[in-house]
Amino acid sequence: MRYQAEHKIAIHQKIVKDAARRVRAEGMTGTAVGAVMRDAGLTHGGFYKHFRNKDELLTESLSEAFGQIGDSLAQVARRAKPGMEWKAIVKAYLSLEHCDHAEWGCPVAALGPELARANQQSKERVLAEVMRYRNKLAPMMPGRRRADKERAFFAIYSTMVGAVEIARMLPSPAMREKVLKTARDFLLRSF
Amino acid sequence: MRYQAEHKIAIHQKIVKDAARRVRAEGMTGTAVGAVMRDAGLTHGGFYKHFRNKDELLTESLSEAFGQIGDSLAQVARRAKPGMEWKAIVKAYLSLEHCDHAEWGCPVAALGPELARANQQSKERVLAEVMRYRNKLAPMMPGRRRADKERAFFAIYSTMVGAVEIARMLPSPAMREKVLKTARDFLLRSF
DNA sequence: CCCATAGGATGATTGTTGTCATCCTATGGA
DNA sequence: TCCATAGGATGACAACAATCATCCTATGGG
Repeated sequence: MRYQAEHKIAIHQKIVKDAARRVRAEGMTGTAVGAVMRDAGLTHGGFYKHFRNKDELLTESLSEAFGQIGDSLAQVARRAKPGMEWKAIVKAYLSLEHCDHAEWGCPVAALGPELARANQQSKERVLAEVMRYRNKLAPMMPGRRRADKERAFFAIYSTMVGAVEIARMLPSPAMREKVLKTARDFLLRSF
Repeated sequence: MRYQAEHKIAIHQKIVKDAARRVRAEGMTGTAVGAVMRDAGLTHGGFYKHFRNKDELLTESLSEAFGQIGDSLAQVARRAKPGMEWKAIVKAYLSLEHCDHAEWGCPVAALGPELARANQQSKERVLAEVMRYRNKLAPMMPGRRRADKERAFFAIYSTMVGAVEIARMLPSPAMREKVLKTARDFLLRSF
């Protein structure tokens, strides 16, 4: 290889990261290949030296996005006092900060319905990501047995996703915070 | 007027209804004006005899969609035994039937993130719809005072929206039902 | 029975986007 | 120093969509 072996890989990673951000901000349909390449400081044509097509980029950036918040929330839990892990996750997820920055946040909250419309094959891939996500966070959830924790994960996660999504539709920060707080209080009292 | 006064209104309503369906199935960006007109048995050009632009159609069809499930859920509650109203709503919303038919379902679950990306003006309109929706359903919610019922509405609604959205991403009906059931059990035990 | 009118159809225009063939150029081995 | 190569740039293409000017035709009042 003429260029350092790392070079192409580094560029590829940068494109994926920029796409992971843009996709959450503008949706999968709303994200143009050209825009992502511009983010990465490149032009649209070179795109196909890195990806077979747009779908491949979307798949990789989804994976990147799931990895990002999965790790971020796991870290929040690690910094929490013992027994408070899941509460720390709820507070972080239901923060105004997360609500107002979909581009760095949970891809389910940012892209749910679009993922729901994907074809069977894409859904299988999404499933794998969701399971990876769940496996990362379920241990921090309330409950004794593994199965209890997994059920708790889905109950809590459902509430968090819905609350953030509803809040994001609202025009004022005060209203958003009110919805978030309602969900926070509800969850923190429920387990 | 040459044609019966009702004629244009009837066609207009049909277009809006077809759009309300298509928008929930394919998203707002994903819905083409031409496709909606074909649904209505017309061609794309005549569209602008009925709407100033696509945005006006989207606004009207959103309103239609909110009206549809608002009424539908209110009716479900009316058929329930006294005191069981909110439980009936939860069961209907978290049914596999609703999950598998986004095109007739709740627009928040079907379009949440897209609505979140709308401009301030559109969000104000969405807010009005959400409030209309809340006012219709809050009286059926658990709690003594009006404020309690409204908080309960947002807590329950958050969980329902999130659960349906997560379920819709999953590839098999069995997995979808599992997520729905987890949320159902969680909510029915929580109030 | 005729014709002014408004709803609807046709077709063009403009802008956007995904994709690809082709060209350019920096690189580092010989 | 020179050149084969691969990453990236340019520009073209086809699809598709929103919008609109213009045309067509069924209607029902005169």
